[in-house]
Amino acid sequence: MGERVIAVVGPTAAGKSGLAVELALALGGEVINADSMQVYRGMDIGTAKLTLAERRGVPHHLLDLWDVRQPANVADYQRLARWAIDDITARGRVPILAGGSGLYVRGALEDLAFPGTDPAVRARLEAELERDGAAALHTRLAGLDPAAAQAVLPSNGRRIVRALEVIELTGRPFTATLPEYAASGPAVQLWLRLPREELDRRIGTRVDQMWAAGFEDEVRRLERHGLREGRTASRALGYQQLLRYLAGESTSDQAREETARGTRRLARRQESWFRRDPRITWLDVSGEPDPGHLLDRALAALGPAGARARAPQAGR
RNA sequence: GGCGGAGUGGCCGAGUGGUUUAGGCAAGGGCCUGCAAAGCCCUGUACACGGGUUCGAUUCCCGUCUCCGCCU
Repeated sequence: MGERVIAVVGPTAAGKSGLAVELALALGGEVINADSMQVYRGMDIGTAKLTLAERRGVPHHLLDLWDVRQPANVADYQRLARWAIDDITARGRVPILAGGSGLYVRGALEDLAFPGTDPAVRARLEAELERDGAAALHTRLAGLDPAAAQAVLPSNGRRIVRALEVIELTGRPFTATLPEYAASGPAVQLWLRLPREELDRRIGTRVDQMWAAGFEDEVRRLERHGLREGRTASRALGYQQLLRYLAGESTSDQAREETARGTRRLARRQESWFRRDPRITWLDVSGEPDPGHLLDRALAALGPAGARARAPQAGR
């Protein structure tokens, strides 16, 4: 796996994609998406996907991989992300991972091995969950694997199902838990930090812009392509809310407000996920009007690799 | 001015004469190995003000203030 990966992480609307492009241009890099929803074709406005023009000639990987009907999952993403990292590295370029999906980032950067899955087993367990409730399945889990039952709350049906699935498939306890953070990771992770009020303001603006840019039409179009049946894609922020609106269950304004609210909550969850990682390098982006200056500070934060690019002759 | 109704935690909104004072939303905190923009958990003693009745009042009574209707 790549030894010199740069990861640009942070809450939604903090400016990760833009900085990733700047870094790529400065360092001779290519961007790898680490956003769980930008992997879908046609989900552009609502995921704030960079346009071709905005990518400024920098190759982007792992965007537009899948049809909206296809479910996504970390294991597939991990495989693809590692290929991309290795490939970019092999060509002597710098892989720059950019995105805010915490588990995807860890999957790409660390040696997490995900036990397999089986659609039939999964479907059966989910039916049981529906019928008997999470508590009943949790009781069963406690019998099979007390440690796992302890780690998963009785109300968290989703994780209980996964634990039971893994046990059934492997015949062994579901011991999989996220590893401790290694002292230093295989990557430099830059966390784009800004104050809550500013972040919330940006989120509000961004959501308004999405609506103005024709987000509704995008969702209408995707609905015709089966978005509603897409297990993963139909749950994406904004899409989920607009599907409800299109079904006549809310107004467009309500959908917009709920999207903004949901996005703010997402940002909090992203913070609480990444905040725990002691290896992260913080980069304050609050009130930074000058992208060039931000890039400079980002390069400085990267240490030696960044310093080379900052030398005048490296140019940008 | 008269009559009627209402004043509950940031907002909405139930409710009760007395162990635990609903619920929803927002907010804050946290968890996380195959849907992760998902899923899940934790956190809020508020009853407009002043009197009175009562062993005890957010709940009953009186007054004050404010708001909303209708009337003049």
